[in-house]
Amino acid sequence: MKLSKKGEYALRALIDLGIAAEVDRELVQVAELAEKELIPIKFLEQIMQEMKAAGLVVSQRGKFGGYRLSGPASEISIGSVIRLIDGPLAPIGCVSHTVYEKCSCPDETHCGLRMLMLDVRNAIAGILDRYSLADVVDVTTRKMKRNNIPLPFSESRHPPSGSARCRLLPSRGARATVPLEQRLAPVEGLLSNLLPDYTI
Amino acid sequence: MKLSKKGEYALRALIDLGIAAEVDRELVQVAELAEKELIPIKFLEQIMQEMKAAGLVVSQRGKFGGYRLSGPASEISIGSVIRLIDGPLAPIGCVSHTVYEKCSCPDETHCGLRMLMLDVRNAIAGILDRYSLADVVDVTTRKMKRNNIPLPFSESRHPPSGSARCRLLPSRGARATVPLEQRLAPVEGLLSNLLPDYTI
DNA sequence: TCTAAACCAGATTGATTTGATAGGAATTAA
DNA sequence: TTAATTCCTATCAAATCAATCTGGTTTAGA
Repeated sequence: MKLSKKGEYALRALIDLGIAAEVDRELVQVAELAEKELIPIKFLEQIMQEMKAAGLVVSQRGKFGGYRLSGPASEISIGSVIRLIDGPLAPIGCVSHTVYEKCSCPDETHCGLRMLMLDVRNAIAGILDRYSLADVVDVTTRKMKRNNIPLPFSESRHPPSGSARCRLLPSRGARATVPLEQRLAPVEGLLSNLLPDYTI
Repeated sequence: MKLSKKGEYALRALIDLGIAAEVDRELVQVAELAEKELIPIKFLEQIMQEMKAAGLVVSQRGKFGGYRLSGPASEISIGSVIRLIDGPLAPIGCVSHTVYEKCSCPDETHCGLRMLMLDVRNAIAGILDRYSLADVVDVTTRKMKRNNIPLPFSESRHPPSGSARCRLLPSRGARATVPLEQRLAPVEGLLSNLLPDYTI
């Protein structure tokens, strides 16, 4: 039931880009992401390109280039990222909604294992498809603020001259995400449990 | 988030042994299990030995030997089987309860991904540790009965002479498992949903 | 125009895991 | 004694994973 390193790296990088967007940092270079997250730079480069091809991020080439999210973090579900990098969420192919695959068992309709794994799949997807990148970013930045840890990416790394620069991203103003409080109340051990802010 | 073939085979074999116990079949040979479940026999042999070493099943060597569950199916949790064969249930090491492993991220306490994955781990473990082999066997046999499908393993494959044979297993009489109805009510897509028997 | 910084692209590699096979040794019922 | 079965160990091929290497192309700015 593992998430691959690649998937982990992809998500960590996306979360960073989400934080960067939050603090109006328009571009982040692969090198900076890799350094902060302790990810092999060339490997991350590969991953970023995969995500670019999928439309999750956009890039600016050339000197002082970098990556940013292609749109609001609230519209990227965690599940979709994992599906992109690691494939279906389902533990076995015969319960996958996105990439169903017939299994070798003689009678699928009377397979108790399948029934159980369907529940597991639904539990996983129920979490990973419900929460967006914005939610994870939100939770992360809140916790950092609460603990007086400065948010990363506040300073552009290479602003060669001094001060005001044109923004690549239109200001999104207030976050567009539906606040967590208004969502389906979690049952057990959800993000909320980790954050006294959210009382359910 | 995959369950390995090995894990799948292990569970399918255990479910079969559970059904076998239910119909008072005392021993099942690897060959029979493999044939029924379309599992490569030599591979299953290996798996059975691993499970034997872990104490999940016991074997009878020699002619007309075979395997059976070492105890009541109600005392084998699905989670423990998967942990044995595939390792921890957690998607990443830093949220594993059984085999914690420090992850490479710079600040574990402010890692949003980790918080999320902890929830995923809890969701998975919440299912797989809650349900026992007996539950899965139960659900399977009920469905088969409802659809008038004869339970497998009703006939011992090699009863060379005719009729009554001494039982290796003491009759367990009524099942010792706590019925599903009395358990924690599931929220979404649990086994119950697949079985109109259980109305929640 | 030149150059350094950055992304882009594809091939390659090495380690590990997965899924399986092979061949026989030990055990046991008949 | 024989046949059927588990037990044991070794080996293997393919896939996947995680990463690296090499060399491009694009771009901002001096």
